[in-house]
Amino acid sequence: RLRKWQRKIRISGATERNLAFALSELDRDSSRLGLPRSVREAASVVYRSAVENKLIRGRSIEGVVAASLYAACRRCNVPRTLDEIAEVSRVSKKEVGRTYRFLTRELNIKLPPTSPVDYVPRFASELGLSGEVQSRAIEIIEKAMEKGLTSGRGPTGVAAAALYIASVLLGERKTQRDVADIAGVTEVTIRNRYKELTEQLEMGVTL
Amino acid sequence: MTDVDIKIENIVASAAIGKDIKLTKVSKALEGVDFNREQFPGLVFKLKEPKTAALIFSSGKLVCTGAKSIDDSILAINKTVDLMRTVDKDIPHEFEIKIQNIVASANLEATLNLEAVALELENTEYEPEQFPGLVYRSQDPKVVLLLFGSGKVVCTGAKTKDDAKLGVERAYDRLSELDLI
DNA sequence: GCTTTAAAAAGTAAATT
DNA sequence: AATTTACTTTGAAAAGC
Repeated sequence: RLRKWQRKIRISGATERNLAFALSELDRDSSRLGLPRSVREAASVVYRSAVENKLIRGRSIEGVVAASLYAACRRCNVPRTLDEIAEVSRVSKKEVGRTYRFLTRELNIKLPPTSPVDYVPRFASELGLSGEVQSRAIEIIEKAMEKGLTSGRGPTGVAAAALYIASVLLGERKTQRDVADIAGVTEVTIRNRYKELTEQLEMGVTL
Repeated sequence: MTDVDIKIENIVASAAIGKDIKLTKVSKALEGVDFNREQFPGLVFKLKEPKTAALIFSSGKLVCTGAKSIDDSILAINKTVDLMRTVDKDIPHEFEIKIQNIVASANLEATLNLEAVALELENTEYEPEQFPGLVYRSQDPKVVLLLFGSGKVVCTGAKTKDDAKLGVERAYDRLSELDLI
């Protein structure tokens, strides 16, 4: 009896230590990403439910924390790319993605794919673009989605191209290099996307 | 039911010749062989006709990949085993061959709005940040489909050509029912 | 889980020319 | 900027870590 009790204490002690480690890891990653407290809390909720459902088995705490953060960012509409998550955590992009899929499947979390619109505010502010440019970029993205020009394309590339076009249209021109660096895509991708957008949406733009 | 043309792109088959093999010995009889025991326990042998690759194990089992038809897959295995027999006369002429996986492609001839498909169709995964295709796990037949915005489809996990074809056709009909195509 | 093989889809990336 | 090469995803088997 006594042994069983001691074992329980030992286990709960280990559980608490793991949770404490996970939460500190979560804080560290969140700080590096500059995420608001609300997102950290959302991520900790995901992490705790993962623990409750015994989904940590065979997985690293860092990996589950990173995946929880990725999921929370998406749910709160302040998405971070897998590359950004992988950069601040010590988990590979592949691991984060696989753990994310596992968690969402096991916890029955259905998150729609990230909309390029959700990347506009962050990219725009980092580029020092006005609210008008942001609004115009969002209009472009919404039209693109209606016409099926976003299926299969990376959300960041679409957001980057829309911001680039909007910046030129409203006289706040940014170079493709600047936008590409902030969005984490290449100039070639921006070029491919914006050609597609200007051609298939009725924009008679000459950039 | 809607008829959709399927093209087999790759077949994975396994064979078990009932006899242990000395890989070092066999490697001398075959041309262009890769073999690094530390890296992978199998011997890699590439055949030019049919263009396939075979993995040969010391247990006498092998895996053949790359064939575009079941006949080619069987032919490739027989050719490979015939070559192995030049250095090991005791290899049986009669052995089992199993088709393990068939990869096929098809075209639905209609563009797809993947975000809509992801919302309406069950058992799907769509993460455009990682891969442009939507993953659809069909339960019957049990195959996995990759659906693209262009309407092109890849079917994998099938054991028979009929299952691959049926998987694509049922997916097409399902998309029609849901008014997604 | 990983290692190795082959092949398609479409997007993205990086190295060459 | 066009080409080429290459990596992302899916499935399955083999023997062993």
